[in-house]
Amino acid sequence: MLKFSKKADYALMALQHIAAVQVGDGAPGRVVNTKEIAEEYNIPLELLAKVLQTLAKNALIESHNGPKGGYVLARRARQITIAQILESIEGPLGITDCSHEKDGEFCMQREHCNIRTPLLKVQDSVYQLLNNMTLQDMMGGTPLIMIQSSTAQGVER
Amino acid sequence: MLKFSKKADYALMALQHIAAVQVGDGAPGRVVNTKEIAEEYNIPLELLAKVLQTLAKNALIESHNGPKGGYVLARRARQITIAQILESIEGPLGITDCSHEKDGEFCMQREHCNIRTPLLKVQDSVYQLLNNMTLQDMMGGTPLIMIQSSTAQGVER
DNA sequence: TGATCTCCGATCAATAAGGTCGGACTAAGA
DNA sequence: TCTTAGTCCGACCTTATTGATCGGAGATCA
Repeated sequence: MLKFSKKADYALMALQHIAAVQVGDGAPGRVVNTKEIAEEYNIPLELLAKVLQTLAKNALIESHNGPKGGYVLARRARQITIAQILESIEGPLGITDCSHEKDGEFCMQREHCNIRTPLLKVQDSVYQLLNNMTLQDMMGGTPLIMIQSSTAQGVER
Repeated sequence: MLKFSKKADYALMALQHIAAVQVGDGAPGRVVNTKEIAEEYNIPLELLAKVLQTLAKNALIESHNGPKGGYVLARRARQITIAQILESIEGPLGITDCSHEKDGEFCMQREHCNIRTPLLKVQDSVYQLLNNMTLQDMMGGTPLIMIQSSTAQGVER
């Protein structure tokens, strides 16, 4: 439940790897190819390729073709958020089906729906969480985020 | 992406409805049956039944059999958290596959995994969010939760 | 210019979710 | 007490999404 897809996991790993290589070398031009990442993390090569293609299409990384080709981060690591990565791979993220209703389509329960409003609030919170964390933050391993609730503290499981 | 399943949505609607009926009447003994909920929210009857069965098995609601039977909340609305509801329906919730590793099984990438630690932090935050919000909170429609981040404020999309 | 290495789009299989059906039980009413 | 109607309960099937794969097009370096 609420699990990321494999593709999303792979995307995060790959981006973290690319970012680490660039930062480590201090050379933004160093490209890293699909095979290198796939072998490092035991990811199916062709699937990872597809993931990277998608990321490139969404302008999170740049693709360099031909021999010695590969991928490079399109922006600085601190300018890429987790939310952006996930949205690139899986489309707009929303907890509920009715989050991104276009006119005409709406859920059968919309009229008497009693959970729409509170769920949208939860969704906003999750989105803030993911959009406030960047690729840069994932590198260091430092504590990042705190949550405060105005009600219902200390509910035992 | 990150979407709740239909079953989870139905569970939340049903529980909210049951809670509302009880609170509204002030009578904790008032039972509400599957059919009533299904018709109110246009939910497939048999599927909703299955959801309610699961909730009953997990002791979130009590089932009363026979004519005039139905379901009643097993506890007060403020003692039931969103996290508990979701876990009842979908099993333990975790963002990553490696969240609940039992000994022996582990993901192929575990050894060189570079995103495990930060993702577990995100997961904890989401869990806190869901576990700090109760069924009671969903009734009022009042603002509930705030998030603060220590880094990376104001990242534009 | 040739060959090799890369990215790219379309296609197929596996898993999980969504939905459905019939049976067993309980309790109220005659 | 017996009947009967209404309820919960468990197993089954269908559909949609995800995971994984294959062959082709483009570009670069020798």
